[in-house]
Amino acid sequence: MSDVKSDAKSGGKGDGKNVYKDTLNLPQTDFEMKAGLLVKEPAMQEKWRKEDLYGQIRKARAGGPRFILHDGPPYANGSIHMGTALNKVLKDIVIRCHNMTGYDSPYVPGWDCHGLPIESRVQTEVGPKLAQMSHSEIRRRCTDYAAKYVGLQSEQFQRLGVMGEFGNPYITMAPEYEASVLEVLARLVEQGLVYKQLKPVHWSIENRTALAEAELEYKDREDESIFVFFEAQDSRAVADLFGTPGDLPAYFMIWTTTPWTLPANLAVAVHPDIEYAAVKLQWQGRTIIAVLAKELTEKVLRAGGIEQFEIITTVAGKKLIEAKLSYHQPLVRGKLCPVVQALYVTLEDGTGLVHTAPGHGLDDYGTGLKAGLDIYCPVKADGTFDDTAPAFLVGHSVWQGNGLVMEVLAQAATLFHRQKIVHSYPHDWRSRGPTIFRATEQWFVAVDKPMKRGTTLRDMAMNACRNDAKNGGVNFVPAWGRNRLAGMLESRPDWCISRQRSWGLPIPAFYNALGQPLLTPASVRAVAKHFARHGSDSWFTHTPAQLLEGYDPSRDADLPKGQSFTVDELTTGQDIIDVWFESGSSWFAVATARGLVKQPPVDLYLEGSDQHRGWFQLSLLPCLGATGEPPFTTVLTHGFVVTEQGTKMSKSLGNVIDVMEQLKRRGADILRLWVASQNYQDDVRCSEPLIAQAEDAYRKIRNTLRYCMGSCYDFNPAVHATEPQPHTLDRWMRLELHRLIRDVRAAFDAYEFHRATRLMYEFCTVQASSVYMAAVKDRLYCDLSDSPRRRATQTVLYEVLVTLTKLLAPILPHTMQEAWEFIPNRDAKDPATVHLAMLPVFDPVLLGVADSCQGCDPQDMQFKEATVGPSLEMHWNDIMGLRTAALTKLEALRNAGVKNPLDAEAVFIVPEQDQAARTLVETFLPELEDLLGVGYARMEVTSQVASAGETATGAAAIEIRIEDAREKYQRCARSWKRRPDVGSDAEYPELSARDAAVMRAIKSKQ
RNA sequence: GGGCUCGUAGCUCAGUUGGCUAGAGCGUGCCCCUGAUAAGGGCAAGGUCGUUGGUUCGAUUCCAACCGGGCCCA
Repeated sequence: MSDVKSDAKSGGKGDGKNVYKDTLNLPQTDFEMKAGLLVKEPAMQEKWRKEDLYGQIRKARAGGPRFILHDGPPYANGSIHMGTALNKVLKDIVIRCHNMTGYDSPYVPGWDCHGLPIESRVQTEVGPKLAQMSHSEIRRRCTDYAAKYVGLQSEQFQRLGVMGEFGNPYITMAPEYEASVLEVLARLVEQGLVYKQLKPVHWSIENRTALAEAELEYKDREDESIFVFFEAQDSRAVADLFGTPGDLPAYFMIWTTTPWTLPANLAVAVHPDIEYAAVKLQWQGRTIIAVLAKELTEKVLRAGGIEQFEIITTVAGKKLIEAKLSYHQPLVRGKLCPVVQALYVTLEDGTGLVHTAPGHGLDDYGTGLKAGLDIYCPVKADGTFDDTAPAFLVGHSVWQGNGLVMEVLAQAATLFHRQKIVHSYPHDWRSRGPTIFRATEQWFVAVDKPMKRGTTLRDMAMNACRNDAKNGGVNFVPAWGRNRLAGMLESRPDWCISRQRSWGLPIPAFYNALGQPLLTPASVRAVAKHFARHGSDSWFTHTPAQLLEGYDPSRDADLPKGQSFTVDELTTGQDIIDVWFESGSSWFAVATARGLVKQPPVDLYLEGSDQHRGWFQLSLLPCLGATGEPPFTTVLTHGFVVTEQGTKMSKSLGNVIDVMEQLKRRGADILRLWVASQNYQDDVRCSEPLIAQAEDAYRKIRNTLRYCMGSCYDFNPAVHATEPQPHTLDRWMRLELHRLIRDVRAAFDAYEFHRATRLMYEFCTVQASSVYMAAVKDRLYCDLSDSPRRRATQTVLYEVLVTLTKLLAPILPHTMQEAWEFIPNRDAKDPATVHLAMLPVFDPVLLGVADSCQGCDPQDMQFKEATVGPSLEMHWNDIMGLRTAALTKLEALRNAGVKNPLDAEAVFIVPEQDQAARTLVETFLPELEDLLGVGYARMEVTSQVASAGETATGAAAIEIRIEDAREKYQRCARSWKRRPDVGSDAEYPELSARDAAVMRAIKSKQ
């Protein structure tokens, strides 16, 4: 038995050399399996740059319908990370898909250059010398820093294969960009949306500056916390509400850890749902009524040493608010303050009644705005009280103020209790000293103020979120983005657009000697004009007269009445604008200014889900304010890159996958395939093994293309294209290919790249590799090279090759370019690069026939001549079913000792009366033989009724037997198939009839 | 703590308007081929569909709560 095998290998010649091998048409191609991406990709990218491939595409698509994906600018700081890579690759795929669909779809990448992170890094680099440096000097260093990282990231993006106008990106620190931002600001000013008001900010006393959240360090600090009685203005009103004795004095009890803020107290806030108690107790020899949260009563009073007390009644905070109670400001004689509502009040600490100083806290500020309170702050920049503070505090620092305030309260017998507490408190990261909350003048964009065009910004934004693009609103992918953005817009306060830093675009406000601001559409535009020429650094080096060149306040009708401004007497403001306002103006500064669109909206914004709070929202607001239109038609979001376990990636945990390292190790196309295979609507898991999985998939795809090329080495579609016979595997393959085109195109259109990628990958794995290529090997290798059967298969393989190369080009631009160049005998009319080609289009007739035949009744199967055409396609489900069933039996035979399927014979047994089944097998028998990879397949007709008495017909009635053919037939020395016709040809007794005929034909040609 | 969101085999994903033993590919294991060979093929094992309740004749699919992850806030 063992010599059967060696016999086969030697082709029956016994000399160990197969003489027939040279007569086969084995695959030939120079498209190597070893991808060599690390070398090829950079070279290809360099070539694309030199040839200006991007420019070529622009030219080729000029005049086509526009599709504008407007790039959200990453921050020009540090190296890119996986999240950035994900974002940029997705954008690149979108752009490439559109360009390959006939759209004129340019891509202008951008960078956010201003802002605190860069300024802070520069400050750290400069060190103590900072104090001696001018604004201009600091800004110059920031410019250099930003430029450096723009350059670095630009290289990194291009290394990823991202294609776009990298030679002319948008940079938010560029003069013309800055001028555009001011133009947007001018339009908002024009709409009456920009105003100046006090707002509390984190303030460093040591450095006399406002601090951003990023500049704070939270450290434990010991403070004195105090419980204070605020005397009700009208104890009778309190009595009426609670049903307490009206002759007792009533007090609201509050708690604070910052006694120094009490001079600025303007309200007490309560929660509408918390129960408040009126408690009768003895205090310093008097009987009083204290009001505080019921749940905290015992704890608080015990802490203050009160054991005897009586809760008389309780009422909900809502009633307290409705009663419109007020109290005597404890430190300001004669001042009355209200009890107001706040939803942030909790029962965790304190008394349930919250001391509210709108000038000294953000929550308080919000409450103050709602309740119409002053934003009062009696503390100066140096941390001392100003003249508006109570006399005993004026000139003292806030830290001294703590003690002084407690002293005065104690004297007034309203200090119920004091105790030291340790709490987390913000400190200046530089001076390390504790910070305070201090109200300062800030610029705002109003969201609830009616504009000149009628509505408020909030209403417009809500409308944009509520409607889809057809109705003047915005589309969201995925759909929940709509809710998320709407939710944020619904509750957002006015937009504070000013910052007290150096590195940014100055807010072009001037002040007269009285400190009144000058900021009108015309003045802003004058400065914009100046910035466009000189850049915003000129704000610090030029005079107001120069900055405002061409502007005359006396002719500016927008200036407030009764205020006077003379250019020569103006001073410049020191605030810069929130960087979000800059990037939020890019729809104008880039999309409109560069002529990508005539006016907003652009087609697509595509960013991470964090940008609902950021760029999406802060582009929507200025654009609506300035133009009345949303900036985008569609907002598409992706999730975040997380670890394999689904948790956050962070440097400190050391679980970060480094983009550049992956690029250096595997190449861009691998990383791109990984990106494309992810369902980015959720968080995206990333790890070494997961990228390795993408690499495996890449190899499968590459090998599939390689086999197509190798098999078509002697094929020229212009000369050899041959229509496959109706019953052939080639027809099935073409059907599958067109299904693929249809589904992949649909997935591309829906931005579902992971679906497209999986479809193509599974197509390579299953339909192409496992089924088709394995089956057609015999005819490709052994048929006469010019036989119609072989040419038909090549025709389809070629179609597969070209189609896959195009469909994959947006995802694997480097590899598909390489593949494109290796496609044999490509049409001379084809573009030189796949990236100028159009995506393939499916044949609806082909698919229509296939689909309409799905699930049809086997009884209806017709094989009359008239229908031997498209209708044959409907039987492929049956044939593939037979294949699966047969393969299982083949496996059983293998386990029984017949290792090589070519040594097996497949027998399809059909009932005599079942014409449909008979015809099916007869028609497809040659294809079944190759589908199973067996040496020989035949049909047997049986008169026996189906075994279990079932009435199965058609394919269901077919029984399959797989048999050992080793004793039965000889093996063909050329095709290695065991079949009955081996030896039928006298000239070639060791060959099958087909192979003998082929050999004769080859010989006759020689 | 709040808003939004996700949770189906080790991994990536399918699962149509709730309905027959929940699918595919990869990976894994076993096997085959050596004329796709830094390739190719076959078979098999793997899931209490996050948990717990509820609605229903019936739920992975609808509802609620909870658990876990993520983004944004506080």
